[in-house]
Amino acid sequence: MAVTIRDVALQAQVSVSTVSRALSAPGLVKEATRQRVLDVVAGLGYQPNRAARSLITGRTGNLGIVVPDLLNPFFPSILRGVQTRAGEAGTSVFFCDSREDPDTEAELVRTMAAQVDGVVLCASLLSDDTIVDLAAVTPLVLINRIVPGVSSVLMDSASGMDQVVAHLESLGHEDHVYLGGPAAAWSNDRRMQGLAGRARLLGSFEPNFNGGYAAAEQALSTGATAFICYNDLIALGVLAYLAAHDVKVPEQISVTGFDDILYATMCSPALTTVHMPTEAAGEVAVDLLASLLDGGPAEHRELPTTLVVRASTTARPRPA
Amino acid sequence: MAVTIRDVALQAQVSVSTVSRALSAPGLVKEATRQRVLDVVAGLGYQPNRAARSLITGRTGNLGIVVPDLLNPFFPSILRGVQTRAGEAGTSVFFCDSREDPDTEAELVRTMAAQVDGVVLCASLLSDDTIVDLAAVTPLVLINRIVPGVSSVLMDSASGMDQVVAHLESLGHEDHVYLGGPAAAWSNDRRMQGLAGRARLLGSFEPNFNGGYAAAEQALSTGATAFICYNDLIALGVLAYLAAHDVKVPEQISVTGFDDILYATMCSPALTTVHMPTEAAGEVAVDLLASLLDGGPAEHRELPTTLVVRASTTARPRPA
DNA sequence: TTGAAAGCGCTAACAG
DNA sequence: CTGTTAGCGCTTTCAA
Repeated sequence: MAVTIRDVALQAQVSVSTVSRALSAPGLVKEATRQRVLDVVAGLGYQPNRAARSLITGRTGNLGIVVPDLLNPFFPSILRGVQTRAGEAGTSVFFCDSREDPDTEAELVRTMAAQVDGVVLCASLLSDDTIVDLAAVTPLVLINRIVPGVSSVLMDSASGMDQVVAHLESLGHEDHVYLGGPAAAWSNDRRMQGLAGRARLLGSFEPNFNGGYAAAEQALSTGATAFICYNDLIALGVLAYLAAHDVKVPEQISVTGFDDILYATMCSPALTTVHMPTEAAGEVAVDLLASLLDGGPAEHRELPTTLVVRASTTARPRPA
Repeated sequence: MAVTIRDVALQAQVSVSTVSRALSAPGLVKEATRQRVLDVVAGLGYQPNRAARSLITGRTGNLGIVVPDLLNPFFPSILRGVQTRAGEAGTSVFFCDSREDPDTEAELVRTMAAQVDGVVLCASLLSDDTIVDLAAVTPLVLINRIVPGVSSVLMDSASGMDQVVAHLESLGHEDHVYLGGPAAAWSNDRRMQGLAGRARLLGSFEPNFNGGYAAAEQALSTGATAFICYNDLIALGVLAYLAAHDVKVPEQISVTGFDDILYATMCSPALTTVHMPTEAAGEVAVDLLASLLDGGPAEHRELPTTLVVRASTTARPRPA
């Protein structure tokens, strides 16, 4: 085994408790002693055993995050935010992918609960009740979901959607169609709130490229001049379908996405979309978790979203 | 605190050791007893305290993975493979993003070492020596990197590159240029091996969209009819540059990528690229780690890559 | 300001 | 097959 606190104590000529204090309660030790201990610690390369520490403190120093789909670029960037902030605090991060399955999601949170101090749950597909149950099992922070009594950070997609419509209207578009995401998705409701009835609603589609490809055909038959997509992945599918059918974007149809994933800048035409402050959301989630662990109350934070106008939208074509 | 092993023992009318055995060494307990214990466990919702367990076994039941860039879609899909296989074994996974920085990378591995049974290191930027040092600190499995004496799983990019060139040659192309990745990247060497001198080498570029955009201008000036890119992200940048400069792909220039990330199917033209079995690599890495933990020797696995022909390549244009 | 000692919850000998 | 016991490495009273 590695070097233990006893080795340090021995070599520093103090008791183990002094070593312990020197490390985790510096104020309780005479400065000179503390320095001596620290030197030995450095010399020996001593690292406290986290298992032993957490056995007694009841804290693990870890946190967990559950996302619905690691392959959706939206989530890795939240992960990155979480890791950044957690890392600053010496906290390590467990991740899990629920593969868009609510049961798996709940199960993962429960499993994680045993070995983390708290968990961040992204874009949860669970019912409010289940989430409340989970929040009783472990400190919980929601991202892009609001449940009364549970901490959460929201990227304000309602406002984002409002900006989209306003942008389109300013371009003269009068007939918009919304290519919706999963009916069960809370974010979908939220976006429809932002829409406020200013677009015709089109079914619910899988929130990925294929879903968008399928949606495009339907959307085209409506005769609308602007397609508002639930997310960038759907928009990308739409773009591909339209390109394949020689429909010019944005000349004939304006298309908007949502999320501003990396690829939104890479496709052509580059996508007009709503930027979501994903990394920031991850960081804020960690802060909220920390405050929860300090005994603070459940809190709610809202992060602003901003419309990013790129090349996929333009003025409404003159009616024939 | 939660329910402990003593609560279970008490209610099941057995000693704590029997409970312990019923859970982790079923063979050593009479079936009837075991069943009784299991019932109580279920009834009480008992979950063994992992800290206590690992304090004594020296095992954490966790594993770590370090990737250079979570935002590159290539890596989340490895993560997913890792999680899938680890999850089957009841192992949890820590992740870290080194942001393409070797020092951070080494530091992360060292930090993780304290709280995991082993770590998976993806596309490491570290020197062989450092990796060997790290492998002495914790069981280590490399993905897309070979270092003697250290376990590794390789997606055979040399062969993939060979297939790319063969494909291009079969289309009549005679003048290829390779838009290389970071000079320090081991994968880059590997791909050049596959190239076997059959393409002109062009500087080293950042392995992302911007890098590709920059590379395209240089590549264009060479007069080559086929651009072989280090990875898909670079290829995407190239595509964007060419589109912006009215160069038709594949009519005027054929472009190939590498990795087969999600976006490779979404862009237009869809990218001819080399498919990397990323999820499988993640799974195999976990297997290798498991065998290492069982005291097995360092092993090496090679996974085949396959060329995926899409729309970005076609026959060489007739010389003017 | 420091040390001694008592466990945290669990597993692993060692007996029986 | 099961129970008793001794810690794993650390923090934290309680005394000194």
